[in-house]
Amino acid sequence: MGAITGGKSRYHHGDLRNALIGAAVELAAEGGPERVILREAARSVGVSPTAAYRHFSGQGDLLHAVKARGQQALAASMTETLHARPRLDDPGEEAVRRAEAIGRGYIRFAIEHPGLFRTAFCRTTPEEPDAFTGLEAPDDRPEFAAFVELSDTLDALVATGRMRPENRPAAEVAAWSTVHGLSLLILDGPLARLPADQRDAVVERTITTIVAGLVR
Amino acid sequence: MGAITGGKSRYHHGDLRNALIGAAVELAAEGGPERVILREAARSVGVSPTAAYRHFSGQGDLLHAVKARGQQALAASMTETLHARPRLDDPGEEAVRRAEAIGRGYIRFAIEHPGLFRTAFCRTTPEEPDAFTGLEAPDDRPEFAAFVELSDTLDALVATGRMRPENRPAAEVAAWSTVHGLSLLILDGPLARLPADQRDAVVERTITTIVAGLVR
DNA sequence: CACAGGATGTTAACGGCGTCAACTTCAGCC
DNA sequence: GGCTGAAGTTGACGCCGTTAACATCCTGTG
Repeated sequence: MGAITGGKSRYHHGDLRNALIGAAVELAAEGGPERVILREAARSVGVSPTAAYRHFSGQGDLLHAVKARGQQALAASMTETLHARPRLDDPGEEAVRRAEAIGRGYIRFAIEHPGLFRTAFCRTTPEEPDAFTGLEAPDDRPEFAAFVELSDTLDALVATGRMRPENRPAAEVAAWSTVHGLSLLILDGPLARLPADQRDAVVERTITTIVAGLVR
Repeated sequence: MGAITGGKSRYHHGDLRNALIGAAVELAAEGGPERVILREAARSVGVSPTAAYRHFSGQGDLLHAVKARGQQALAASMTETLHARPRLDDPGEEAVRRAEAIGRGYIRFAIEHPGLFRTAFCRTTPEEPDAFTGLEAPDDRPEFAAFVELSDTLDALVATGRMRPENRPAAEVAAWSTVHGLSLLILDGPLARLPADQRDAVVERTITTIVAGLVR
């Protein structure tokens, strides 16, 4: 097996697993997790439905792969916007602004890629739902690089005296919860029909509020 | 038509709509929105699948009804736990504790009734996803009685000088986002496998944090 | 270099789901 | 007391996920 084998009529696809994931990601992007349909992905790759079973244990497994892609995309988008941000001189101010930027990046991705975002956090049958205790750094999981950056930023808040040490525990959970919940309220929930400008204002106020709860 | 017509072998059910919703609610309670299956609800009521179409436009419509029930159950559970709470003398302290209790009640319901909670906030095809701007009080919607109580509590925070008026706008969104996001991270997300005691500690810290961001 | 065997894809089929069309039963009203 | 329309039934269609049995290719070993 290998990459592409010329333009022959090849019976064997060559890289079917990735092709299927790609097609499924496209489906997820336009319709969320419930749109990642095994037969449709196979069809769009030009292969028979059952061929997928050579590479995935079933639809749930394919969905799981797409979910991982969604998480990676979220992380990539966040780190990208973070790196684009101008760095401030005052380390305390830098940490605060950085925390706000992380939250904004999260919500921005959710709004710009609703299908992928919802897939990244969809329920995925029985296999442990993303294992990782929530309090230890998962360095081997690239999709949570952004999570590590959040942790570091919170540490910086403590180090610069912006955040009291006794507030540090579970601070990432509080921050994450807020932006995650807001994203979902905007995507599926009661904030869905809010016009963009009002929505953005609400996002800003919410980020300000949670950061205010963390610092001091 | 009417309520129950004795114990005869009745061809007509009498109250099929509610019976179907009841069965579907049970399904949702044990498996979330993806478990509310029209045929299964009909089967468990002892009626043919297509009978449901006399009372619902389709599966999505049935799910919509179940969703409303889930929202009502959430609201009822919250107001109940709120009313059970002892009232404090100091109005400022009362408002703060009340806000915390609202958050706790929300998350508690999510943990105790995961299927219903997820159904209450599941995506519901095209019909407007819960319309209500998020900033005006929807008194005619019983499922959001709890939301009104949140609003009132936030007003009380301002009135007692615990919260600065300029922080008031969108405060309910910030509060709601945090508890909503935390609930979902606990149900489906990375916090799912956290042992109950650690989980409760995280919940308390998170509630403390967001309330801290709101007051002062 | 042949060829055996595993990896990869295919066709055929099953059961379950949502949904439509056409038929049947019942309950109430002139 | 028949008629009419609401409420429920049977039957069928298409789509989905999944399994079993078969076909094709690729690769490594003698």
